[in-house]
Amino acid sequence: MTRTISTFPAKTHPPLGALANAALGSIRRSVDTQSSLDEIGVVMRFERDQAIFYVGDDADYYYKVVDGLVRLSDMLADGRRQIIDFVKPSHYFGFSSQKEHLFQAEAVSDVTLVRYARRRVDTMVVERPSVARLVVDITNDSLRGLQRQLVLLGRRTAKERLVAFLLDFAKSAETDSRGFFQLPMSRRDIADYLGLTIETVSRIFSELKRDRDIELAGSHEVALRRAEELALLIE
Amino acid sequence: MTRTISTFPAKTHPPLGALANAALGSIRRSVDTQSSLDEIGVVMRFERDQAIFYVGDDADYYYKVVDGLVRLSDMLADGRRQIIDFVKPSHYFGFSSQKEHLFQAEAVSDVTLVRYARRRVDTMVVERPSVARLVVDITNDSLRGLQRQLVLLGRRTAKERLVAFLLDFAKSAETDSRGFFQLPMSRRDIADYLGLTIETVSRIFSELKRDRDIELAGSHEVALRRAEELALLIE
DNA sequence: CGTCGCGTTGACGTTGATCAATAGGCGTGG
DNA sequence: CCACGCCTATTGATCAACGTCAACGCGACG
Repeated sequence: MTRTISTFPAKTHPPLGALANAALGSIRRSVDTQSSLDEIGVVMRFERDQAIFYVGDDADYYYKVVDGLVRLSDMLADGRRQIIDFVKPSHYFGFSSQKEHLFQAEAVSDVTLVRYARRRVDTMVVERPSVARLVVDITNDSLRGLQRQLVLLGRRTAKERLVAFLLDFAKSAETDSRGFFQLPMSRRDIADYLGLTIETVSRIFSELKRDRDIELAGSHEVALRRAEELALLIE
Repeated sequence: MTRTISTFPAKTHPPLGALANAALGSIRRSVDTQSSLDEIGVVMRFERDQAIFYVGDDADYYYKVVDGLVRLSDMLADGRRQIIDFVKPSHYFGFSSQKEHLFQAEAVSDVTLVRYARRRVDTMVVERPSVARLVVDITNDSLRGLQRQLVLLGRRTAKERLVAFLLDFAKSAETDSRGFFQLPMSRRDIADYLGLTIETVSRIFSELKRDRDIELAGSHEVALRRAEELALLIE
């Protein structure tokens, strides 16, 4: 994969915060409340598979996903890849105390982000307790997610991992009238997120389909047909 | 394992901060600089295998390890355990935005801690930018560690995991004149940290010993004899 | 209509888990 | 001091889950 620098023509930048605020209507979680951070947010768009930043890039910006899905990943020297997280709308990423980013961020689907200049965030953290609180909460939120994922990778079977993954996405995805929701990422992305191979992921999809636990419509649309039973599997 | 409430006679509590400050001489990392947090720190001691808090306990206190080693762990319903982290001296744990702790903390060896009342920390975060900064850095530090561990569990072989673990401990441990350092935790702890079984951990120890990569003196003292070559294994 | 990328499926191999036996360290009590 | 028991660690034999390698299907796109 060759590294291309992402440049964005000015026209893709609506007025500060405008789009971000528009998108805030559908937001639920505590860290997602309208906050003064949005005053300094700049909206950006990235296309499917476009890199948002690379390992080693200066961590000069923090981000929030407004629409679409972002993957954060790390790669070993020999090419093995681990997806650290999929970042969903209204969630933040790229917050760091390091000078440089330690993982890569890419758009899984076409994505709309809000970008915050780190320098300005740092200033606000000092001047506004509410922003300090927000940044702490954002980071704690990530921490909690990673802890869950750590248990998943360390102690769960392939089937449990995929089921947990599907239930997690079902929770936040919009389900259509027939119960289907979108799974925008590839089988490779799923495998690299769950610490498996694409073949194993594919086989377990087939097994779940055979057992009538799920239905598939193409490879990117799923419907859970026995969410209760599936939930039992993972606790 | 039965749950015992930890009570501490008053005599085990030296004057506020005294011991904490004494122990700060040997500290290196950025988040470890002497900070105003220590003003509200209370020193506590826990014995080997004693619980510091359980899953579901109110997260009313945050902690810093002064001496000894702490393990943070989570357990699945069927008893599978994942150790989230080993917390070394001068590192913090238990920081959370949740009401309740989501994992358990126990003393691996006899441990000296500093405990900070969450309410007072929250107040200081609002009133002192430097404390807000510190708390953000502490959380980011944990985040960074978990990201590394996620790649380890998702994409590394058993041998790579154990080697990474040994190199990590070698870095922070005190090495004696013959090159040995202490590994205070049991094989079970190591296995549950690395997502393996005790048998696999034991076999890889034996393999490393056979290949003259390490020497063992008992099961809790190790010396790395080819740290360079071992480091190549994990990148 | 051919090619390409992605996903699925099958056959087989390997890593690490499981089950089982033994060894070693350590505290307790005689 | 030794004997015993207990707990932890090691080692061996076997097994199963998941990975690897390979073939094929299928839809998108030129």
